[in-house]
Amino acid sequence: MGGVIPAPLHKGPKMSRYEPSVIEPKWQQAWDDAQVFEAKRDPLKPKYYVLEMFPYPSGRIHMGHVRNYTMGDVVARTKAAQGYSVLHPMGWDAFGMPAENAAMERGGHPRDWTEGNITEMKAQMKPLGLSIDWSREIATCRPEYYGQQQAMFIDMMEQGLVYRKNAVVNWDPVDMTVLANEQVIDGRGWRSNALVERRELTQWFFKISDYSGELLEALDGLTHWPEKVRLMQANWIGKSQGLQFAFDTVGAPAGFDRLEVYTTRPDTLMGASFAAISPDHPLAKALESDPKIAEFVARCRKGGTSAEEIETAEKIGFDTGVRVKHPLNPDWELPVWIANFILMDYGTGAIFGCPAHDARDFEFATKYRLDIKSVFVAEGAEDAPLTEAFVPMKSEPVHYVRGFSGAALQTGEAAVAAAIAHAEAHGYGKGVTNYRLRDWGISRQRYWGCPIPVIHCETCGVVAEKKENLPVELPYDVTFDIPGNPLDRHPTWRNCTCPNCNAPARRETDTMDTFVDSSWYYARFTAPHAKTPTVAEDADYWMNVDQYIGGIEHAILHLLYSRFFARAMFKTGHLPAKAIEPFNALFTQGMVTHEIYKTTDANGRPVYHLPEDIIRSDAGATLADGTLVEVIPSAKMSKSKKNVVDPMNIISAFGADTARWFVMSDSPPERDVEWTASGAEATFKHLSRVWALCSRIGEMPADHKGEGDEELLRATHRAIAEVTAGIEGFAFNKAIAKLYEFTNAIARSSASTSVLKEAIRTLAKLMSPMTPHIAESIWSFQGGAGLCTQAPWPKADPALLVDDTVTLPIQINGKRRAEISVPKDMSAADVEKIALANEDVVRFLAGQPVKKLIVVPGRIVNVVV
RNA sequence: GCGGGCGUGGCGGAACGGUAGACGCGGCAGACUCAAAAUCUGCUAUCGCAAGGUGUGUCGGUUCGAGUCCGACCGCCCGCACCA
Repeated sequence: MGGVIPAPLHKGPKMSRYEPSVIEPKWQQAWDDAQVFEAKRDPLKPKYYVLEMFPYPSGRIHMGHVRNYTMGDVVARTKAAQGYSVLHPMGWDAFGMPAENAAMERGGHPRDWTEGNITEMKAQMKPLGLSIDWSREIATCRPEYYGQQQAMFIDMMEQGLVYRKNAVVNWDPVDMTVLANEQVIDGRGWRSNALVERRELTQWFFKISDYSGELLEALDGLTHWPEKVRLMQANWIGKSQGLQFAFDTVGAPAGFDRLEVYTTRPDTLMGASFAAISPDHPLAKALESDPKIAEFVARCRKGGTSAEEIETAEKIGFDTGVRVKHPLNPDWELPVWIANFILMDYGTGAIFGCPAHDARDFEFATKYRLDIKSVFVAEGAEDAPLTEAFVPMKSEPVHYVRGFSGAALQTGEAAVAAAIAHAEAHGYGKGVTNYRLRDWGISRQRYWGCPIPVIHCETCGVVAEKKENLPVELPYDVTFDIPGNPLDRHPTWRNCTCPNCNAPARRETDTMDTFVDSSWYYARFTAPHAKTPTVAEDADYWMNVDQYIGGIEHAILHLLYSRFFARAMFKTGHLPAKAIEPFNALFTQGMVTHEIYKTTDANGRPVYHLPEDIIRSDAGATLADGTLVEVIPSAKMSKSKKNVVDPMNIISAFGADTARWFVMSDSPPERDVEWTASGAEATFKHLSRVWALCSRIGEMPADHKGEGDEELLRATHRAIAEVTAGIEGFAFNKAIAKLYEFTNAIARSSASTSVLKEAIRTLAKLMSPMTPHIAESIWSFQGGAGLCTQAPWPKADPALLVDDTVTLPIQINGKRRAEISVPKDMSAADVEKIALANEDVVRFLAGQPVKKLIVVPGRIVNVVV
């Protein structure tokens, strides 16, 4: 590279060596001094709000953080240069169990542990040179934040969005807390990995189910969200339409004259052979005076909830002796069973069983020898005994042999509609829409969370705390020597007076799920230190988040809760209507991965090794003592597998710019990126080459006239267009590829000094979102005005983007055979002539007649023979 | 089981339906060195001396033209999962 730039006959100054450890702190100081990243409401500028999902303060940043925040930073810096007033804040998702676990394991206090971690992580993030407005920093564990959350909780209570109920909950026996359904993964606690048990407790809930339909429908408007995330949310909300109706019962306990059931296949009503209720159904409880039933129900409860167990779980049932009358024929009675596979919290917790057309019912009926009667058969088929449930697509027409409404030959869809119409016309049932989405249980029996601001009074019941008494602060004097919630056993905190009647009362000791904290932090960033949850003018100006960036693992929980919370905040007057969908665009980035290095100890157990302890050679990977190491392909960085790279090591070895550039290069941002030592080193070498190139151009005589000015100018503008498009399209890897090309073009050029200087200043500006520090050095060395960070983004001149002549490939029958160079606006007819006269074309045609000739202007010529 | 995604060199990956493999890594060769490192230059899908042929998981289809669109299959990944 660089052979053509005149050797220093020079006048200009030479640049010192590329030393990131020298220039990076220097430029960060310069940015701080100029307060360039402070977000200001500016009525004259369009605003742009970039947000990366805020981190949990574990104490150490990892490469995933570096990638996430660099992406956001590239967007933020580019938008700022393009003239937007940018909000790019950072905060801490600081409540949660690890702090309590640390307190239990090592002593100390969750608050001290958390605040210490925040200090440490912030110190690790600072050297990255992110364009963050740190004056807006928030931590969810600070009263300034959670006090406002409590105020909103009270507002939500008033609006009927909060309620309390007894519920069978997922109890994590290790963390001794309740988990939301969303926090149970394969029947295990998402954090503790312990098998979850079922318990009945009084819990606080948010009425997210009020918004099921809206949260589903509004997904269509989220056009800048990944399709995948929208689908996952739609599936999670799980809309279904069906019929709800009641059976009249025979021989049921008092108060159970009717049994409500829900079905999505009312067209199969004539195939009913039993009714079944959940073990948690009120009727089952009413029947528990029968010891056999009590015993059976207990047996159902015990069943594990792990994925394997559910999948292989045998369907078990118990015939209660109660019977129900078929709605279409009162003389036809069906037995009522309690069955372990009926869920209490979906539909009505009771079903009618149609074994012929439901796989579960079929299995159940086969086991307990219940009738299996087909309602419909495939077109043209006989009504023969079934060996498995016949469940065709609802869109497929089938022949109804036991239908009761609609045509004999109709699709399932049509039959369902006809059946619902029939039920409504005859008054025995109604069409109902059901959702899988349950209300959000937010009670946690933990200390390190936002206290639920209510008080239990013997005379007044459950009363909200007065707003002037907020925040309800967590007491500091707690201990963690025994499991459970220290708030429960706090000597004084629990005791308080009723805000209503001033009688002695008890404070609620449940705290909120940490997902509540992260459901509105994006709104708080618009006025992070206000005495109210939000401030209207600030929320109006800054909302919505224009670009949200984070991991796909939050596709359902966090994003769904946030969408709900924004609606709740609108309802309680804390957000404008436009903010009910708070994230205009969402980008889900991939993970940073690394190879895993494994050996085996004497007992055959795996031993993992850190990347820095591995020596790679042609022979493979070994330890320092020569032991051969097994190399396992890249996986998510994990401390237990020791395949971690500490960003701090990278920064001290190569600088922040290298780390930032590397995590953005090579891999498309939505995909995983593999961290390799050679890749990081190669990045550093590249940046050093850019530095050297800058130095060489600086040494050139200022008045040197060279050749190829026009060409370099065109390359410069092409780079502007392509890099800009890459960044704006979240194709950072392509933007970086174009920057490599542009760098090579400059290095090869022997243009005049002035054109070269302009080119390398442009290069610096285009690199600055990715590598802001080296960009500043180049910018100032080459005489750029002010800070590169504050310089406007260059605009490509369209006239310089098109070449005067274009190279057209010529295909014969779709195969490339020749190419011609023609003026870009040459007419198709002239192109045809030149193409057919081309000697290669003539040779390949060998006199065959041309059947067809396709000329795509500026693109290609295809000759068909 | 249901829903979704993805298969391109040794590797990460480019490619409005229009020259497949941009750019980077790695590798090879050369220059500079007494030598090495660093740096620079060139080459690097594959078969073939060449002309040329073959190539984007497999098989078909649409098209003047398919990595890209359609159908079937194979493989991998992700999400949900007894939701009536």
